[in-house]
Amino acid sequence: MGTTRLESVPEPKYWHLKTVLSDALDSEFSVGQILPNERELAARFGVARATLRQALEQLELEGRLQRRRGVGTTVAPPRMGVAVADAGHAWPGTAADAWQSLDSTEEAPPAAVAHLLETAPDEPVHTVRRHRRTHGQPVAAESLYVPAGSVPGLAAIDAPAGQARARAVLRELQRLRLEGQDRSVELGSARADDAKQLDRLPGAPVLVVTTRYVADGRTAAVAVATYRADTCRLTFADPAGADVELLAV
Amino acid sequence: MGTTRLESVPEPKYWHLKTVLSDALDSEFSVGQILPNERELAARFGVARATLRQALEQLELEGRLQRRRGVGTTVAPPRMGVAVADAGHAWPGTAADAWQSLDSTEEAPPAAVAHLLETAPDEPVHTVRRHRRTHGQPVAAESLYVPAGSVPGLAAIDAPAGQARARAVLRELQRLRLEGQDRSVELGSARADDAKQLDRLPGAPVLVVTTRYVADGRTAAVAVATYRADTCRLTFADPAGADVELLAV
DNA sequence: GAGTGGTCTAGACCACCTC
DNA sequence: AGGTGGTCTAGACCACTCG
Repeated sequence: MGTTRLESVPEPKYWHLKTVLSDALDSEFSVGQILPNERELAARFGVARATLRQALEQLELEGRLQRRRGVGTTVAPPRMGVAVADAGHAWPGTAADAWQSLDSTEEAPPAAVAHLLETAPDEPVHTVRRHRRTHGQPVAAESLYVPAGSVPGLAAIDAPAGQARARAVLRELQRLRLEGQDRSVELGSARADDAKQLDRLPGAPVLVVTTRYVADGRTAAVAVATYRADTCRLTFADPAGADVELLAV
Repeated sequence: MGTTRLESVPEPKYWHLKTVLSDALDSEFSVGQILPNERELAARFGVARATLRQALEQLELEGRLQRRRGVGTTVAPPRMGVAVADAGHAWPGTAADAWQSLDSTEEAPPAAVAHLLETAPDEPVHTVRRHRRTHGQPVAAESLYVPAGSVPGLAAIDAPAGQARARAVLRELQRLRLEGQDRSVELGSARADDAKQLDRLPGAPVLVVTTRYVADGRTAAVAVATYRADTCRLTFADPAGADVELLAV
């Protein structure tokens, strides 16, 4: 006799577990609170640790949890809104933005960047590394690529690699009249060096923002910024409603 | 004497595996080509299947691979650029955009949306469900929330739930003068219903785009769109650049 | 050193697709 | 029916943090 399996919709355990945990986070936990460890949680729900971890991974991806090796799993605060566009659509480095320059070198950019810059794949370009902190937390790491041909004064820079040189490159860049820019956002995973800056493990999910700066009718520079996907919500203000800029909580 | 541990950085197997596979994809495979199955790949690299899967998951997250149950793992085409802003920052549904309306109901929105709309958490609002296809592929599913108070003509709509009603709601919305909009982008995981629309499994990574439409000095509508993170690269054009070009002419 | 999350294994079974 | 990826288990060891 056919065991009439009613509702044969075997929802995966980890999925159900996720919703149960999510509800518990809403009702029984507060931000910053530390959860029981994975082995105990797994036992409590009667599942293998790997299954429990699958649920936790989802919740971490959604910014609900924060896990740190050797420490534990804590309830994450709501994602912070991070404004991606500089007010006034300026060149990078203008005014007192939240970025901090690290150093500058001259090296061949990734193939994708070279393509955007319309330079030869092995042509070295000025590369400025910066990172961005908000509320004391690292949120983004960026590489800014500027071909020597874009800015005449660039060749004259003789500062050694380092912060001073980075500032010099940005200063030269700002002499150009910015005509426009366009951006794209996609999902990626943190490379080892970015992960270190962002205080995450390699492979952590990041939002990759690629900005193309246009001057003199051509691509003058390209910036590739990786934002922590777990803690950040990228915000874009519409300049048409410039007076309504108060939403970036 | 401090044991100067020279680079004792035991790179995880799945991480190393990922780079090996990534290089192989670049050099030995072409778009659409099908990879050996997971059990064989695992054996070939001498790792457990779970470890191999960890590497594949990363590559899928980065849009390099596409996996489908019962079929296999194939090499994914480059992500497609999807324009998020309508030209001219229009209300949704204007002109021939790529969206297709599905239906419309009146229901209480998610708490986060109610907060943006500044309505009571349980107040029903007009909800329009749409989805978007590009090149024959589903890329996004969206819910548009419009409080009854935003548009006077909304109460008069008597079309039954369905496509006709959805169009009627959009039509009424477009009578308002749009003053501005702002957006945010964050990482999320697909709910069961969205996942179905997007032809993915529940929990698949998505880019959640929240748009707030402002008219009459208040939030007139909120749209929450979920884009497939594996296949999409969201693009934002800078309207300021358009102005400058006009000035330059 | 004790406790945490991160990695890895070697199995098993299930859901889905195609032939 | 056979093959694929998706889920799940019950262990083990490792890397890291902190008292």
